[in-house]
Amino acid sequence: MQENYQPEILETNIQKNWQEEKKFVVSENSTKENFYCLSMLPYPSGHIHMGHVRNYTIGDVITRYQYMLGKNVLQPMGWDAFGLPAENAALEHKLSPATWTYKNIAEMRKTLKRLGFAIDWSREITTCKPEYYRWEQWLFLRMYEKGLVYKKKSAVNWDPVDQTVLANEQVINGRGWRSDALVERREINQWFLKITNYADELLEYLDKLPGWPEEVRAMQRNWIGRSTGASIDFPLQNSQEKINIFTTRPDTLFGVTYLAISPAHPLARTAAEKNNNLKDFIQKHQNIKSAEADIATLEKVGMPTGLNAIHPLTKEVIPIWVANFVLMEYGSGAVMSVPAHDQRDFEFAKKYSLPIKGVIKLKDNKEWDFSASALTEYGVLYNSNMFSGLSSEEAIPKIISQLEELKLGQKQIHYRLRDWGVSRQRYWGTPIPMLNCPKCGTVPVAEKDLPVLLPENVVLNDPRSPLLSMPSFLETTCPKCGEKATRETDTFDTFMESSWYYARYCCPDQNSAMLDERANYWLPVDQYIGGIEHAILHLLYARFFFKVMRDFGLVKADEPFTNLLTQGMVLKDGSKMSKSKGNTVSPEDMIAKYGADTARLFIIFAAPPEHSLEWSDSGVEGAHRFLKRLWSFAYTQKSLLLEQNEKQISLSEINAEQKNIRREMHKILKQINADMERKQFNTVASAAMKLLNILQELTKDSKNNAYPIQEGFSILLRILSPITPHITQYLWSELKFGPDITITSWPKVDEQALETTAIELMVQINGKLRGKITAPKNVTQETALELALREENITKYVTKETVKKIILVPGRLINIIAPLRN
RNA sequence: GCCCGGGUGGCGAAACAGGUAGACGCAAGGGACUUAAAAUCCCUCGAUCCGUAAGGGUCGUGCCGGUUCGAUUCCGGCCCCGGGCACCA
Repeated sequence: MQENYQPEILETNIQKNWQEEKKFVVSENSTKENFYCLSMLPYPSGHIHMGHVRNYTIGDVITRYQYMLGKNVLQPMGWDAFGLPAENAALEHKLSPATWTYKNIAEMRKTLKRLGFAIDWSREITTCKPEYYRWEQWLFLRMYEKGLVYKKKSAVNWDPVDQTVLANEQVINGRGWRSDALVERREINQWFLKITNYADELLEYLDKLPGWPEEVRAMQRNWIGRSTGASIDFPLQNSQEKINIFTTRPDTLFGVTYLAISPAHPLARTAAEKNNNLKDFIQKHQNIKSAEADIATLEKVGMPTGLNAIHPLTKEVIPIWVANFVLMEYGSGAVMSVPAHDQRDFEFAKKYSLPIKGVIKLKDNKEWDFSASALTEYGVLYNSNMFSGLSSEEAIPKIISQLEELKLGQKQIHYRLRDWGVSRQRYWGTPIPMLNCPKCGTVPVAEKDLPVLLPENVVLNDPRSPLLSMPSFLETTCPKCGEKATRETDTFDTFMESSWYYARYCCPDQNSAMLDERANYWLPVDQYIGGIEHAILHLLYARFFFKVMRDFGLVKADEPFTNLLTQGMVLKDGSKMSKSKGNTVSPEDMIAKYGADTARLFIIFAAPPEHSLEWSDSGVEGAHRFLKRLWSFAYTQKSLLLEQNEKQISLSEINAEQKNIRREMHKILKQINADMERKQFNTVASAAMKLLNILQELTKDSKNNAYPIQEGFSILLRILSPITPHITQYLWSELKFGPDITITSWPKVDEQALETTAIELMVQINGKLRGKITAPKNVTQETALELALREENITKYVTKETVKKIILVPGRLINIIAPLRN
């Protein structure tokens, strides 16, 4: 053992040993209980960043802890390798997206290995490889067969100069990021997955995921947004046509004073044919970004179409307006407007001097004053024919029944959740296994012809997909009629790959099926770890895919992730570490300077996993200082520890003072166990520091304290092992605690050591802390009061006679309620 | 705009189920060692007031209010910061 801590040599040697002995390669043939610990797979952007280090360190702490609890633990790793940045980099650097991606993966894999994670690298997945994405194409075809796939027109951002579709991210202030051209909205045919078929189950099962953070479940619940209401038809004046709307407030139906339709609504288009003003208006307002945030914050404007509808119950004539805030993608692209009882409609009506007709009174029968705002709560109906006088709750089903009788409406359940559009007009993605036959129309690729290979050796010269001009890819034959056909050139949304990768890790080498029985051995994932930014989209899509795979008989469970930990961001100087802000810290540099254990310890210690983590260079040095102290403790106590490890002194020989020390140490261990279970790892690191402080104190009399020093250090090394596996593994074997700390069992609390006869009680007077007393363990109120009244600082305020009430919280405090003496 | 979080010393944080606010660490100040520096070790460290001191008082967990013997913790209202909003991943 060297006198100085030299992490680089020590860590790389240990990592070499782990690799050679295949220490973390796991199989399904184990008698141990299994545990699947998964961190979200990285996008291979070029370098591992601190967010990755944090994510995988948290995952590794959990993995190694589970190993020490005696389980068969799978921790895999892979690459979410398709995506937009590869195309951008390829354009810039004049190389193929594939070359760029594989180079990045090699670089990043090296860094992850240097961090010493207990990963089973034999199961590595790269999603841009055909052996992976072919099964995604296969699943898509199964979904197509089962009616879960359909095609519909949907809006995209179109760059008229670059002649290409832009991602939302590539639209800056309404202009293309490269061309600076004003972006247009275009409707194109795209593939959709019917996630809404699973809306109810996705919602219902949120209540069956106690291992998920409540905030994530709440976000998903709101995102799915199940609401009960009515679908209502408003017949058009002088026409056989009807406008269909959905409302959650049929009780306000008599207050409708206009209808609002989307600029993309077919009726708006029709009306515009004869109305140039309207045509201009529609033109102007259809080019907005479709992001919900943009729509919600934009100024609400509209224009009358000149068309009218007939109120389904009153037969009143209702004007139809085009409004920029109504989305075609949402429901039917039309809404009924009740300015008196909806705040947005209210503001719109004020702006355009549309009538505001009150139909709901407050529950106490007082009429609302409509001069400033709408009354949006439930109340009592008026101005509503036969329904006047009913409460909103009573009126809703009755109004719906009347609409049903008239065949102009019915009760309806509406979801905010929309079907998942999976087409992307990009090159670097999984080809959609569909083709167009001039005779047969849209035809799925035959299963035997999978995978549809994405040509990799492609240099990008302009932002348009090279697939569009590549006959070798485009030209094929129709599996139905054998005639010439062309391939679909769109690729899948990359969320497709990340929706099932966790299942493929179980059997990555299976080349005749998507999944096999090994999937059911490991799944569901016991612990999933990733950024909170994935709380909705990725996690909802993955849950959807899992349920689809279950319904296809590929997996048995209902949910993919039993426990979820959403880790916070890594910040520096108060904002997210990112290349664009120029505030990144390189993990490679940090490891080179301090070693992987320091990096891991700092990241675990600096904040609880769910919180954002503020970077601090001096904090890193603090973590390193602790490891140096740990090393030098082992170095200076080496002979004592070696001797004691051959069992020189036994527990029965220890004295009262050492018993107190053991009580303190086992109390700390008990807290550590609780913190490990609730995954508050920062306080586990704190506790380790506390333990080392205690041990260092004990060395002042190391001869007599050999027992607690050896026991305490053995506990310390083991509880630190998941966080800093290298230094602890070295010291563990060097000091002859045992051969291999990674599979040593987690330390157990000695309940006997915790026993005590005397406790400390805080003394409060009227809730204010005034002193403390030492009392017997099961002290009564009377005795506690008596003991308290022996304290000068207590008798200063109260006497026995003035005491009105005593509150004793066992083991904590006694609160004496008494009027204060003058 | 909507949905979901968060706000505690100079800083990161802790306080398990409403019961000692600030554990552990960083920074800072003082000291030891050293020719010196680095490293290491020891001490102090929320604000403020009284006291030579020992010690004690008051205030203090974003702001305003409520419940309670007692609130960082529960309830109502507000302010600020962060995440997501369906083509960034």
